Amino acid sequence: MNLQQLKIFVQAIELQKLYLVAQKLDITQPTVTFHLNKLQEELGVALFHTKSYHVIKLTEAGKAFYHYARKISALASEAESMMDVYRDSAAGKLAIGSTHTPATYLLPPLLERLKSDSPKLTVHLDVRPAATIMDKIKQFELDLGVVSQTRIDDPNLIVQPMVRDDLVLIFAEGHPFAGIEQLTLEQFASHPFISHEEGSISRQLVDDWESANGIKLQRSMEVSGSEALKAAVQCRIGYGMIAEASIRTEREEGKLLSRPIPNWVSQRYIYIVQHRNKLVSPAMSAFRELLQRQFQIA
Amino acid sequence: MNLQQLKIFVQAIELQKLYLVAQKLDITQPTVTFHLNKLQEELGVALFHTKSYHVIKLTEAGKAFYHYARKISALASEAESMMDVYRDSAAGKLAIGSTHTPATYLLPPLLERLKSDSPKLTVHLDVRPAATIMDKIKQFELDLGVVSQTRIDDPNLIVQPMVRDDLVLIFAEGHPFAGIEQLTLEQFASHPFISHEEGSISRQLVDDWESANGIKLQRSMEVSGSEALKAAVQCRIGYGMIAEASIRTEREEGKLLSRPIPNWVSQRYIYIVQHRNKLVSPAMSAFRELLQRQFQIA
DNA sequence: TAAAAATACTCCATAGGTATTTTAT
DNA sequence: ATAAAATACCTATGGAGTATTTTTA
Repeated sequence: MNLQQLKIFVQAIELQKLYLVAQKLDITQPTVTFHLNKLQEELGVALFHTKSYHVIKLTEAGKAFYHYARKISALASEAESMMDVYRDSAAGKLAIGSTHTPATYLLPPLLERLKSDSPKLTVHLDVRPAATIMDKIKQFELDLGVVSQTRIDDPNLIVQPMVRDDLVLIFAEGHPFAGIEQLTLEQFASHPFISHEEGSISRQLVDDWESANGIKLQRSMEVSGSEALKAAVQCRIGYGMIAEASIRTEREEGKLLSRPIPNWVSQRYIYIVQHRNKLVSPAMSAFRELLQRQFQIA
Repeated sequence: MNLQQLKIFVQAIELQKLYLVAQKLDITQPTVTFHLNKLQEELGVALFHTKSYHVIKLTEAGKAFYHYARKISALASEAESMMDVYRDSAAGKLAIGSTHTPATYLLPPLLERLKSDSPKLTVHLDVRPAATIMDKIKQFELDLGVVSQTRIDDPNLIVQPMVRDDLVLIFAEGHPFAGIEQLTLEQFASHPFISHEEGSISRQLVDDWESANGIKLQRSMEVSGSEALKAAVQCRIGYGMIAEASIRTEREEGKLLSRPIPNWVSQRYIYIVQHRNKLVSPAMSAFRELLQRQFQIA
């Protein structure tokens, strides 16, 4: 028993003429005859009262079988046309997960290019903590992640570092640091510092740097979110430390000045993350392509 | 897309291991892999997130397809097991249509033999006027007919005469006819006659004979049904004319005497009737076999 | 390193075709 | 006499197998 037999059987009953069935299903009449015979033979049951198909009249068994055959054929067609929808849309869908910094300062221009390159593409950008992104990738809920993280070590994930995501020192024009080229650790300790909120990754990194260098910063203010931090620095409440990627515009526009942080040990990168078993869609390749070119990585 | 692919797809999802699917469906693991690949290829849609089947995780399209595949597989299995029922019962079923006379006097011993030859056989005997039987045969509602009829001429029916079904003269022991070997037409007219009811075929035949021979019978009583007629004759209310087949027992037991009717033109036969296109079941062959032997017809 | 899946290959059955004859209207 | 179905015969494909290698846990 197979779908072709069922389709032919159903059509034979509905059209009553084998040559019409052949026409409709785009096969030849002998093939129709063949399948009807085959079906009955395989089932071991007479579905028709007649030995030839000049007259088409169902037996009780035939009627019962028709009931199923119709449903099955209909479902099969439905399933196939349902796939048409996915065939088109699946190719044009890309679910990216990203942490705050790359999502805000790095991805927007890339996604814009991507959309203009392939306008039919639907892009979903999910901004969440790195751990959540990883998890969703492992569940195949996201195609690909761009996350800022100190290190990633999961056998199910393919991880490729793109750029270092170091913190840099920032301060406003006119701040005491402005004139000094080589800042000393003591100078850091003697001016008010604007801190990231407790619990954030950036805060953790700064704390680590602080204790590694044996100094004590003047935490004059604690701020949630990098935009707020930049604003506070611009208002000259103090200096700050922030992901380099997040101040590109402000630096270009001269609103903020930045310096590398002395003795900074680079430990955070922005990574491309993918599930090892995930099959790559054309959209994924295109996006990776863009990322690669952007950061000149192999 | 075919049923095997769907079955494998459904099992792959439910068992999560291809080798288990292979085991369950009694095929080999490479075949399972092959079909899963084929299915996705044919649909042109990724049903799984993974390129290999070490991890089995459905895409959205896969989930949608699973929904259908499960239903279709289930229906297909159901349809097949439904056929099991018919496979057994269809072989052991025989629907015979017959007119009154053969059904009463001719078929019972034959059906008894048939049942004892094949005890699992279910026989339906439908007793109706000849026209109704023919109609049901043409509708494939009856497998085969045994009817008493003057002539049958229908291109859809295969008709084989078995025996002549002539009327004979009957009277009781002690009736004035009893001693006379060669009855004259005048003698028929001068004794009370027991007639079949208006509208019956037998009545029609007698009427025809009567007018063909230019005589007038003394219709002293009109009776419905051959048993009633025989009873009336046995009570010596008069003589009668009746289908030869229906008095076999009474004649053997000496309860009734019979003679051929002078100038009787044989025009009624008992026929075996079948639809020209009907396929013959083993039960039908068996039954025909019995009939053939009974009446020594080719 | 043991178990599962993928790959490479071979083979046969069958789904399909064409050409023709038979059957039915 | 014409249209439809059956039959005969041929072919290519695809579904199944075995043997083996690769991958993964």
